[in-house]
This record gives sequence, structure tokens and C-alpha cells, in this order.
Amino acid sequence: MTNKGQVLWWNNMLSEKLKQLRESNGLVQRQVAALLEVDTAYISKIENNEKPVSRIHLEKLSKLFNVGSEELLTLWLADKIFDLIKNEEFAAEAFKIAEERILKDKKN
Amino acid sequence: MTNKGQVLWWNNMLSEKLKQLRESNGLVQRQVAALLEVDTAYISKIENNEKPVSRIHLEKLSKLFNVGSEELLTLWLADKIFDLIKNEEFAAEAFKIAEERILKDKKN
DNA sequence: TTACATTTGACCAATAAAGGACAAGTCCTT
DNA sequence: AAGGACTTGTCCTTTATTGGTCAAATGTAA
Repeated sequence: MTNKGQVLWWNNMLSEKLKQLRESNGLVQRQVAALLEVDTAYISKIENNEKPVSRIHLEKLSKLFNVGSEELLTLWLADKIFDLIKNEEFAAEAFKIAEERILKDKKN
Repeated sequence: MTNKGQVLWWNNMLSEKLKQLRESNGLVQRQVAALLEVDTAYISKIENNEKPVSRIHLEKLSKLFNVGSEELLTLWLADKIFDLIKNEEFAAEAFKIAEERILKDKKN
């Protein structure tokens, strides 16, 4: 309802996590921006799901916030998966198929 | 082992399915190419997983082969999901997260 | 050997996405 | 009113992906 009517895309759970981490670490966007050597507007967009987060940035952020990079990486990937299938009618079925194939490939 | 050593990417199950459908319908690539109004090389690449299949083409193909478009669409999506996560370390976990979110969103 | 089917590699134009910067605006709080 | 924090829109450059083509190579059956 209060939604913009526009297509939101990217990282969603990740961006929320990043914002939460920043705040719980008592940092302001300016400080995070300094670490990544970018504009604060860029950080804002990342936290508001308007720009993707690169893996390079993700690494740096995981160090800054002192969380395991695998945690962020997992959210990053989950968001990408979600983004891929969110508008798809046959997502559930496709999910199952892809999952099976992943498992099969794992025991190569 | 007989693998090219190079990165294969895109649609995999879909491309195999398309090849199988073409053959079981007794068609040669030239005929399929004619329908899509493209070069046969392009068809070859699609069947060999070297080019993605657009949804437009998918529609036409489902009509040509007389299969439900949802079947092809599902494979198309499964391939995209697989492609996204195949090199990812935390795929399984990300999968679970995305799946939960899909389910949650479904009962909006 | 000829012919048809298929594959492969090189190439290319058009489009989309990533990765930003900057200016201006909003939203507090003081 | 001023300042800091954040957001938003516009713009830009660079890079990646799509959607092909063409020529040449390979496979294969008659």
C-alpha cells in the first residue's frame, strides 16, 4: 500500500541486515561510506534496496561489522534467488527441479 | 572429463528438452530456425547451451512442438536458478531462505 | 564425393545493468 | 534557523549480456 508502485529489485534481506548491523554498531552511513570509499548516497541506496551490493563491498562490510562473510553471502544469494523467481508463476516447481539437480551434482 | 574446461552457462535442461522435442517431432534445425526466423547456428547454440532462450522464442517453440508453455517455462526457470547458484558455496542455505520467503509472500 | 545437418569460433550492434557522483530535498534535533 | 543524517532523482561511464550473423569446420549417410 505504501509501496511505491515501482518495481523494487535487488537485495532485500541483505540490505535490511546491513542497515541493522550498521545501526547496532553505532555507525552512521558516512562512516560506512568512508570505508567503502563511496558517496553516502550510495550507501543509502544499498540499504534501501536500490543498488546491488558487490562481493567486494560485502567482504569489507563483513569485516567492518565483524560478522562472518558467509552470513552476508548467504543472504546476498538468497536475495538473488528470490529476485529471480518472485514474479514467476512456476517458481515452486522450478525450485524443486533445480534443487534436485544441485543435490545430484553435489555427489559428483 | 570430456568437458570443455570452459564455463558452460545457461539453460541446460531446457536446451536438452528442446533438442529432444525437435527430434521427436522429426524436424531439423533449419526448420526450427525458419519458424523463429534466425540462423540455424543460433538454434544449434540454443540446443547446446551456448545461448539463452528468450521467452518469445519459448512461446513459439511450445506451439511448434505442441507442448504446454508452462513446461518449458518451468525448465527455463529451473535452469536460471541452477545457473545462479551452481558455483555458490552457500546455495543450500540460501535456497532455504528464499523458499521460506516465497511461501511467506504467497499468503500475502 | 557430394550433400545435408550440425557445430564452432569470431565477430558485432543494441540493450541492460553495475557502480557510482552530484545536487537538492526531507526529516529530525537542537 | 542551522546542522547532521538520510533519501531521492538525474546523470554518467563502463562493463556484461542478448541476440544474433557469417564463414569455416566437422559429422554422416548415400
